Amino acid sequence: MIQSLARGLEILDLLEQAEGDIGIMEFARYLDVDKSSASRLLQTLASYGYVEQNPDTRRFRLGPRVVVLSNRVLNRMPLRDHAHPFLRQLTDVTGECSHLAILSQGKALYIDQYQTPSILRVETEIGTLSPLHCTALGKVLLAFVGVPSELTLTPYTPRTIGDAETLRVHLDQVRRQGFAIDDEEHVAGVRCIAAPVYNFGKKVIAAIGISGPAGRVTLDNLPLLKQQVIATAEDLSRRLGSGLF
Amino acid sequence: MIQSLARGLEILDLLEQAEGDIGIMEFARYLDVDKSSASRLLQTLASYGYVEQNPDTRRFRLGPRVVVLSNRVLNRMPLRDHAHPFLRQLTDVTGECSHLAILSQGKALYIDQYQTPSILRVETEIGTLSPLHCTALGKVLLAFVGVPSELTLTPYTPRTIGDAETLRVHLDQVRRQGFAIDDEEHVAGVRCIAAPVYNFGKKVIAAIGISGPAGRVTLDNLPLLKQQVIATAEDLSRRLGSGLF
DNA sequence: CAACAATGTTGCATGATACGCAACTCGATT
DNA sequence: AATCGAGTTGCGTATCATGCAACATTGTTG
Repeated sequence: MIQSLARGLEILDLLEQAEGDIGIMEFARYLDVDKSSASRLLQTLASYGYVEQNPDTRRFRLGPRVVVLSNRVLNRMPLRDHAHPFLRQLTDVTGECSHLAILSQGKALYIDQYQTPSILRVETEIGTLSPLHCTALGKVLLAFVGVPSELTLTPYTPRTIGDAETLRVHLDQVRRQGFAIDDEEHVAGVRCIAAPVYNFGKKVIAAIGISGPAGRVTLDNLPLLKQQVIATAEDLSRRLGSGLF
Repeated sequence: MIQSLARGLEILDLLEQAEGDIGIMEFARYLDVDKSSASRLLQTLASYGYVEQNPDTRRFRLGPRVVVLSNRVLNRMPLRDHAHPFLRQLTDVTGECSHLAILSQGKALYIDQYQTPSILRVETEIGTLSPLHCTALGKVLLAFVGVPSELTLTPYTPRTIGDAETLRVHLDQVRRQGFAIDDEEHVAGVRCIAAPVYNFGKKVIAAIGISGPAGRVTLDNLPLLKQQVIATAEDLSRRLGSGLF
């Protein structure tokens, strides 16, 4: 492990977590190094465009360079190419925003989406990391890909599953029924449905699903919406060479 | 400048430029270091999620962490929030995809877009870096923000401006008329129109424009489309507090 | 307005770490 | 089975990252 490089990356991680711009002294405290060391690390990151210094406040924020790298990452995901028409189709038939996520960094990383034309919509942007235990996409990834070693059951709404045993039983059910639901467990007023996406090796590599306001994604029309999500997930899995369906 | 950190960032830059995955030996040659040094740098980047190693081929690619950072950068751009409704409006009235770009890394960095429902469309993804001398957005940024110290006039089509003096005269005209056109200068069959976006300090901070197939964005309907782009740019500038319009 | 405090930058000596070398592992090739 | 190339690991050493001090800049206080 190269300590100086690790410190630079920790700076980027801190900036990703931060609410606003950060000054040298705060970086020095966070990294437990002298302020002169922190200053040199930030200068290096800035010269490559990974951070920017506000000339007025002298504080730092993430730089635009990562936007370019991210575009490259997303453009090199064959799964995204294959999945995009299925996301559009899923949004067309359900009228809700659809999303595609993979397990990454201990969370559900949204890598694509398709927006509904509806004015009232539930949309999660590409690049978002969502918790696994209380989102539909997340629970699918937990059930079918595996549970990361550290899983914190942070409560988000009164409906969030809060203990490990209840979650375990619930994930058994998700595996049996082949889909997951987020019934206002992550965000009040929002309900989601998701199903697993298999690759040619019959392994689950992603989850696909829809999100909508609870007033539209009601418990009454859930069976129909569920069927549409599962059908799309199976179609996409077939497209990826999975012989399971 | 911290050498180890700089090397790590150069690795990320190399991976951004690369066509495919890269092995340790190639990194070592590129950085002019021993293969064991390259290996340790890559291990550090991998442990923070900035690169991934393919377990089968042992070669590396950019990791998903940058997707999260990028999302954060884009979400913290007030300009994007303000501009999005204007992009939608511009697409609605013109029927073409609209884009928003800023000057970054010596190029035009696309930070937002709005897609036309048309099946035939010209769309540039967020995170794309486009050349300045032969795109409409790029020429607006050159004319109104400034010319970077190094500007390479790479030819892309027979219509690309190839010498500095012709470009200089052309940019004078762009400044006078208040908009720029890409008349199949970057991609054959594609025509674009862009105009500058001013902030409250009366400085140009971005360019906004539309792109379409040359068969639809014809020289005949250019005057109307041009007016719609300029009007939207002025509306957005006014929204950002510019007193110029 | 002067004094003070906090933040940030730069020069420099020093020792901790990054580096290169050698040895090893592993998979592909002959 | 032997060889080769790529990648990893152990280790000694030299280079560079680090902290300290001094300085510069900006904001705050009396």
